[in-house]
Amino acid sequence: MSATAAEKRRTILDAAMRVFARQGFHTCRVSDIADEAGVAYGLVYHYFSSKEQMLDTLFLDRWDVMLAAIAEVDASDLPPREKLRAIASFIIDSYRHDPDVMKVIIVEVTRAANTFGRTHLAKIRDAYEQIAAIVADAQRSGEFRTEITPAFAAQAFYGAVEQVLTGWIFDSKPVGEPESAKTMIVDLICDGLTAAPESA
Amino acid sequence: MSATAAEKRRTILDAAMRVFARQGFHTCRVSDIADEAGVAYGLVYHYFSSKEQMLDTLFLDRWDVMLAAIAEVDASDLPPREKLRAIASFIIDSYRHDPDVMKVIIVEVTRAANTFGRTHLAKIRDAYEQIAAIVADAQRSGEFRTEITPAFAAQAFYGAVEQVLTGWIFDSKPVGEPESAKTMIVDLICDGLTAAPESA
Amino acid sequence: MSATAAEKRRTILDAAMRVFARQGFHTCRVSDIADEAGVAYGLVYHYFSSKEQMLDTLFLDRWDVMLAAIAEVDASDLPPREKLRAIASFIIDSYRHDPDVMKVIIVEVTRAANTFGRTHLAKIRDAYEQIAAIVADAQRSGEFRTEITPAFAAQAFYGAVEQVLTGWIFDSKPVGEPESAKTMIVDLICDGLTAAPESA
Amino acid sequence: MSATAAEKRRTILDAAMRVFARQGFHTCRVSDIADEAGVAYGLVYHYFSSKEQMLDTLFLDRWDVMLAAIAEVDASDLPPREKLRAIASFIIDSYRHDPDVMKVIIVEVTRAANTFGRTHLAKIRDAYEQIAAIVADAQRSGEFRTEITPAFAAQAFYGAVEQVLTGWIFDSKPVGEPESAKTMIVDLICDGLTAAPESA
DNA sequence: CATGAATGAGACTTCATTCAT
DNA sequence: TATGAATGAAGTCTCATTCAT
Repeated sequence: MSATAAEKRRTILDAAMRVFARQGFHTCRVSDIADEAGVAYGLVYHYFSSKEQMLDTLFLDRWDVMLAAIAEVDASDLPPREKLRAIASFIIDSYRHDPDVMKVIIVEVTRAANTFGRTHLAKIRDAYEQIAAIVADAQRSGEFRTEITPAFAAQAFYGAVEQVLTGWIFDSKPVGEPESAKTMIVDLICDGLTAAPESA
Repeated sequence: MSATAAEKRRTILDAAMRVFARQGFHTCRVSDIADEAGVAYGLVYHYFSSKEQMLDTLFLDRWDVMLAAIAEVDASDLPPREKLRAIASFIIDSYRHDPDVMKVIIVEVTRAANTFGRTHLAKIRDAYEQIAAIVADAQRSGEFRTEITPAFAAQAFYGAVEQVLTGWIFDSKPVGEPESAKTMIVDLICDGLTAAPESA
Repeated sequence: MSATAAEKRRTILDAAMRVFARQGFHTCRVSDIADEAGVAYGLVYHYFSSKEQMLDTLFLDRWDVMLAAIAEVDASDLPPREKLRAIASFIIDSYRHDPDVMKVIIVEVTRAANTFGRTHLAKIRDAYEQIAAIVADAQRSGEFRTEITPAFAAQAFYGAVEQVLTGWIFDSKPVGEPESAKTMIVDLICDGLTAAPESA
Repeated sequence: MSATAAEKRRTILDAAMRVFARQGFHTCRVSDIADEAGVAYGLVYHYFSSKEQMLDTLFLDRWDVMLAAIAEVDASDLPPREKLRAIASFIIDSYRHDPDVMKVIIVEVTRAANTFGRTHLAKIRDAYEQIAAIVADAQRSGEFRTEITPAFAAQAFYGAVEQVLTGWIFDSKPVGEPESAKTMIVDLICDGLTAAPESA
């Protein structure tokens, strides 16, 4: 009972993910992917038109899931702080559940904006904009202050989350305390570092 | 009166910087650099042992300047908020003054930690640690609260700054409001997004 | 019905042999080999990991055949003089049958011990030692005298044979009298140049 | 008090000799020679027109000395066996006195007949022919037997001597017993390996 | 679907030689 | 004489992609 076409394609894509994560997109060879997948060299090209297309697929599939998750959060009636927390949670949990895809997405696409990031800039911005929308809503309702523009806040928020993941990815330390990371991100972004003045 | 050796080296390094910024490290050829510098192919290898060494040099030269600047800020007796502002200012002004180097450093080294960043991870961490030290000091003095660890705060702060630069780099929009960006970063990191509760 | 992989590999190796023989290892380019074989450049690297590996293969394949032949002679119960003759015959006949390989082996490996010979020194010494063993046996049986050490005799014998081949290789004269060469080598090594004293 | 031009030239040539001996002609760079000589890169080209010319000079200077020595031996009225011994002595002593030149000559010229040997083939043959002349004389006088042609005898004799040096050069063993090597060569070539039949 | 041999355009790097000073 | 920067032609090896079976 052999695998279906869709399964074979998936096998190859998963192999590509692991190889990209391990060796990096530029440094790996298509043959590494074929070897990892346990298929013949040429079969990779039966399912994908190029090495690049595999990366694109990996990115788009996952990013769309994330955009959907953010959209759902956005549409909910949680308070804005909880919305931000939900988004941070989703991203961090994605990494915990499947570190290789997230590593590839962040290292090879999101943070490599000179090459593939260029192609996917619009998609990447979609995420920022959805986050910015949350901030803008909160500003309108008076829950967030207006000195910081929504776009800026979104960038900083996403930047902080990505930086945390990047630390996990490159420090080769075990993921420390994902739950406390979520809390700290939201605390920091919402309340800042400054100690509350002592109330009388 | 022709250029001295040091000047020629500088010419080539500057050309490399422009080419890396324009085409990306992986995508450019050494001959592009030679052409940009207006020198013969081989001369590049007279001054640098490899394409990679040029990137390393570019990164290290500038990063060391930045580390020194942060150290100086650190040693000053500014209040912590002003220290963070000074650091953000330094980085943002570096970009305004010399966008190409910063672009190269961020895109090809700092954000590409899978390849070159690996080599320079220690240097990159130096910066985080110095920033973390500022936060730790402020926590000891009671000016910053202790719920957020210094390391985390440093990551988030640096991540936010880098994200802002990244936005400028890739949106190909003219740098909007650098001064307001500085203010927003510090405001956000220090005070958070949440509106101050109405005082009675 | 196209060639099998093994045949293609052989085609390339044979082409390398001819090119090395004609142009010399250092002087030829890999593209010369590809052209000679009538294959695309890259295919050479599909079958061999480097230009050097082709030379190694050429040498080892043939040298092992020679070592086996010497071992067989060694194990036979021919008188020592006939053993030396058999070895000289084998080498000389190898050259007659396939001058290009022998040329390559002698010129590029055996006599070029500063570069590739270094790698193959042990293999080359194996041959000397097997020949020395023949001499040592003959000394033990009293057929050869003991004033000349076996190692020295082996070197001189092999040196003489190689010198003869070298003469053929470089004088670009047709191989004169292979049979008489065999006889002269053995005569010289066994009986020397000196005229027999007139018997009374 | 600076060196004369001739001395500078000599300095460079000696450096070339050491570098060729150590690294091999193909593997060394002209800059290695300049470094070894302690002179500027360009100065090498002031005294020599090419890297190859240095090797040629090294070879020709020494080879001419050797040809002269052989000629002198040839012209003497020593018995033929002593003439051969004198030649072997001269070559072996040359190596003892100055192993680097001999190493270069043998490894890079004499035994590398596909490249430089080609150029110097005539010079190299001169030596063979002078040795052959000795043999021919001895045959005419009845001291050597005529079954082995002079040319062949010369080749074998020179081949044996060179092989001995080659052993010293590549085995990186200390030169064992030069005097006994001389004796063994002459013994072998003149009397052969075969034990004398027991005289009654 | 599957295989893996075949293709060939590049890219980096080396280094002998030249030349301006 | 002396210096060492400058030149640029090669050459090796890589690898994404194609294609015949």
